[in-house]
Amino acid sequence: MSSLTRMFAVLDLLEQRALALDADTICAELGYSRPTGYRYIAELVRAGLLVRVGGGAYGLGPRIIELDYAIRANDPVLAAAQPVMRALVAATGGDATLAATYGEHVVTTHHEAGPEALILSYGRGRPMPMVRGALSKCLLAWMPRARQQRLHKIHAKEIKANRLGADWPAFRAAMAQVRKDGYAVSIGELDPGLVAVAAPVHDDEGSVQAAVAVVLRLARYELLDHAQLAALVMDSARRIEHAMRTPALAAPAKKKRTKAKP
Amino acid sequence: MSSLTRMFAVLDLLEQRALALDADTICAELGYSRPTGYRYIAELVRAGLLVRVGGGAYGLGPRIIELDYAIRANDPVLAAAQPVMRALVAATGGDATLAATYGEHVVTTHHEAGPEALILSYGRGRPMPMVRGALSKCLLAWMPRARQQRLHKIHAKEIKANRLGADWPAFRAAMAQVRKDGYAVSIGELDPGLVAVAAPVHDDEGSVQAAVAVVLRLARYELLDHAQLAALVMDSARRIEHAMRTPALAAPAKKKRTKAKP
DNA sequence: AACAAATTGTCAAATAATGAGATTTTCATT
DNA sequence: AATGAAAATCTCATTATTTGACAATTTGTT
Repeated sequence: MSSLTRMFAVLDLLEQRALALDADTICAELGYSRPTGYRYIAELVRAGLLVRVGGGAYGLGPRIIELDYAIRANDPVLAAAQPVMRALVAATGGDATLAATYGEHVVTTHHEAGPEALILSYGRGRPMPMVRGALSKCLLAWMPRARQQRLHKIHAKEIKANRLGADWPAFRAAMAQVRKDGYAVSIGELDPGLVAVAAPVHDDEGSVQAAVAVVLRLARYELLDHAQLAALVMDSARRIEHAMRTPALAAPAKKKRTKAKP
Repeated sequence: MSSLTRMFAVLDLLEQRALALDADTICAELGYSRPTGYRYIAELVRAGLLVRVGGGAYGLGPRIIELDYAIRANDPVLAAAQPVMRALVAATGGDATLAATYGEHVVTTHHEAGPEALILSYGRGRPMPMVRGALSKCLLAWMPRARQQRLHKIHAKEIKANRLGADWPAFRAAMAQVRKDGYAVSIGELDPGLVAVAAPVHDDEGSVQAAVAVVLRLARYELLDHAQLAALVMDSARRIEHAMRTPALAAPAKKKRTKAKP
């Protein structure tokens, strides 16, 4: 095991135990000698990933907040989505959320709280299950076949358990249906009593970048015209796409595989 | 230089260039051989601090968002402050911000947007200057003497430039005045045309944990009764303190230096 | 299918990480 | 201010790990 990996174990530990741990606890927990543990801690503190908090305890550091800022500040989808999401909140009285796939995870990247400020289990930063919830379903449905199939292999059981298809052809069919509808709905899948209606956001080359959703209390959802609500969410997604194309900032500059140097 | 340090250089680079860089650029920029660069990248990807984004580029990863969540979810000050800040926004029509010192930095830890959703240069995650702005002034003013003096040594020039005192005694006097007032005001110090009124938040042992502020357009600020606004902010700070003492969650369990093992 | 770029092995030389124990610094308390 | 215990750092010989040139492989595009 590399020292790099060992050092990151400190971060993992701090994330689990969350608040703050003293150096000796960290060393003991991870089985490092005192100097080694202190070296790792010093390194992480120097990087700002850890801070020393009153007395001899260490907690997660400000650099994380700064890096998070860097992500937010440079995410073209987020920039385009925020005003649209505000409008969506205003129009529906629910909350709006935005999620993206990050490698193999689905992560909520923005939560625009509505007047009720619903408590969501999967607010910003909570990794969501890959195969549950309207946002995940959208992200899955519009993924390229190859990735869809890879994920199906990994999550076959969960997919079946969530009635998204007993096998690969059935799953494909379910995804095709979502694509045909243009949106996905989940009722109480992530939080009991809450409904989400989500639609995909594509970039100008047609690949899914994210998904937007409105989240509403079930009672309120039932009072609304479902078709109209879905249309509103899809329209929001389209408006986000449009805002992304309008280069308020520099274009994302997607990298192409280039020819060898001459 | 340790491999740990070198690996973090990758994070630094990604944060600066922000969007995404391909492996070769990273190696070239940092002077690593290709296998070494790839090893570092692989390590960071495994930790989730980096992600592979379409093609051969790497960007900041979802783990950062998750760690940020861990910070937010476990910050007792933030939990106590959020509802109070919402109320402050509702009462004033401005935005509310919360900042804390993290080691040697001052970082905005929460921004509760108001109806105008002001664009602040120092929204969440942007490290703020130590000696400018109402929030920083509060944090400085209520710090223990020792830390105050250390910071004064480091930032003497900036402190002088910002008229917080030409030398240590003058600075101390200025800080004493802020303490006597109970709040700090900054007019256009961080953003031209914006005013911030801030008050300190202490823990039950009396040390400053954070500072809350309302941020308003200058025009609106001038229409308001300044004394009453200051009183409102100070009251908010007190309510946050009170909410922190009310243990909705488990107590923070501050660690004491304990006697040696028997 | 064919190609080029991107990524991952291989392996010996060299460098850097490690831990026991001693030592120094820090800091709450007297 | 002085104290004393805990926290953090230092020293150094031993050992394991990292490193980079080169080759092989995988991946993704035309």
